[in-house]
Amino acid sequence: MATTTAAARRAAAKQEYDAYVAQCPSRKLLDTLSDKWVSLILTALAGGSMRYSDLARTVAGVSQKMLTQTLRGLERDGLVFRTVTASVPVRVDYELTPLGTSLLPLMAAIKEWAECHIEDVELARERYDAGQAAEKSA
Amino acid sequence: MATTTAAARRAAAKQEYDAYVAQCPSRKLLDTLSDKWVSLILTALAGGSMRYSDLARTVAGVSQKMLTQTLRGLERDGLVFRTVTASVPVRVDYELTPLGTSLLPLMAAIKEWAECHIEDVELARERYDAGQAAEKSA
DNA sequence: CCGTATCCTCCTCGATACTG
DNA sequence: CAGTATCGAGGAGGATACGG
Repeated sequence: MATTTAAARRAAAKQEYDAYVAQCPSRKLLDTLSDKWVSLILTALAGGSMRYSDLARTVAGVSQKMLTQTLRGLERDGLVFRTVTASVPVRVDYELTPLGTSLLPLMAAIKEWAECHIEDVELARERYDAGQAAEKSA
Repeated sequence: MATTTAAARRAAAKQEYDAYVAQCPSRKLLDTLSDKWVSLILTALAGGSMRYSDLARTVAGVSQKMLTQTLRGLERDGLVFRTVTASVPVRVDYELTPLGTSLLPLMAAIKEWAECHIEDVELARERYDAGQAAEKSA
């Protein structure tokens, strides 16, 4: 169609400046790193290799599906290494690769920050909510 | 009902060991920090306060809804500060609070890591995919 | 200019069941 | 033990339109 719709114009504009951020591969990588399970799994592997079932226990609340799915992604991205031992009950171990190890301290820092500052955040929330309530009654 | 269903038993078990991770407030905070927009918005504010429209332009690809929603969350959590200037066209500025500033370097580090190691990751992916293809034909 | 409100669509994620 | 396959509910998130 010749008529330039608003949607088409927006799409065209997107192609341009998304090169800066949205389409950049590093942006997609950042998105995957910003997965709730990734940080937990990587930090769980800080102490060395772990079996699948160990991970499932450590990262409590993760479903089998998400654990497998996330691990596959991390393996594919070269962050974790997977070893299959073909014993009678199969044994599978996961451990950080050098690349994964280089990311570990950053992830651990975020996790630690969350643990250290959760109280500050909760305090801020109370103040914010109180402010909202006050505005409402005003 | 008196019959203990599998689902009920699982729910009860969850209550127990989720206290360690899943129910911990810091876990929820970690989840919000693991939002794709949070890291981008926080790092965008590294250089000082920015207007709403500036943020929208810098963090390309973010919808109005998500930008506002994320900013509200960050404000509530005490990570960013919001200033409204009641001029004729309203002007709203956002800037990092001290708390947000303390988190900034960690977020910036993750973003930088993604930018620096995206090539390693893509190489790992190629190798992984090649391996998968080889397995399939075997 | 800076939002809020509504609708509507994916698509993530959990539950369940089944293989090697 | 360590997955894979399938299905279905739910929420995240984009498009659009409107308000202050």
